Amino acid sequence: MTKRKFLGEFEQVVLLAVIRMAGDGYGMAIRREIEERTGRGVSIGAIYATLERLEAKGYVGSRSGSPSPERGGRARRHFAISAEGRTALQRSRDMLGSMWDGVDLEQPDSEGQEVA
Amino acid sequence: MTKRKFLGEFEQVVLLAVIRMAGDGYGMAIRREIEERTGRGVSIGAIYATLERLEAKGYVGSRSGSPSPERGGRARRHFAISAEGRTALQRSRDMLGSMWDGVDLEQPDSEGQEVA
DNA sequence: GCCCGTAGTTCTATTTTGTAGAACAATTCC
DNA sequence: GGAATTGTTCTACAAAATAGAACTACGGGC
Repeated sequence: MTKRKFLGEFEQVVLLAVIRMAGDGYGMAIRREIEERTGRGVSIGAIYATLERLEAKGYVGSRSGSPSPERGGRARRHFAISAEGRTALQRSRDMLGSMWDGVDLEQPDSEGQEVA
Repeated sequence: MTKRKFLGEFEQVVLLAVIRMAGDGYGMAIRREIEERTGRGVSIGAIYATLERLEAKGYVGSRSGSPSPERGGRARRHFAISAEGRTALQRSRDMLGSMWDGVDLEQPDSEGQEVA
């Protein structure tokens, strides 16, 4: 179990959704947030699997919501980011950022070396 | 072979390195670029596997260098990004960007809902 | 022409992530 | 109790990430 230094692509997305929901996010809502914000369709299974992994790594914590919500349906499981989660996100952002630094996608490579 | 809509985390990094090297990047140099720029250690196998995948998806093209380089050692295989590669990079950047939008890592969640 | 060093790429194997959707669980309202 | 509703868990598999050993191809001496 070599500890990975950077978050996976989807892990980043999910973790950001968790932050956005300010500790009140839960599976279905997190999914909605991602879909609305990015237009990316995601299955519910993908969300939970990722959340599960993030929790195993200590990047998020979860607590189950009030047992009897006034609305029917099963209790929610709320997720909140941890300090380590924040750090991990920062690390990933900075790493990617350093690769993006100075890159301009509109322009072809300085030398015009593009390929078909 | 369901075509993925977004690049993987490492795919992004490698693709950015390819752009940076302006069409003259090759395995070992791409690796060096990533390590120097990000401090992230990467195995050579990881680089090639990823480059291979990017090529299969049409995001980069490759051509082998001059058969008789004035330096000894095997011929290089140069990689250059394609128009589709650029588009893919843009898509991934925008998607992630929309999730980052407005997020401030220094601040705990608006509600202070952090977890141990 | 054959070894040696050097520079590079391929190959093999395995773990971790990403993905989907069906199954299951818990609650309210009739 | 049964249906509707809301949500989570489970099962299965594909794709991406990762490492490092093996292999290839060249130049330079001798």
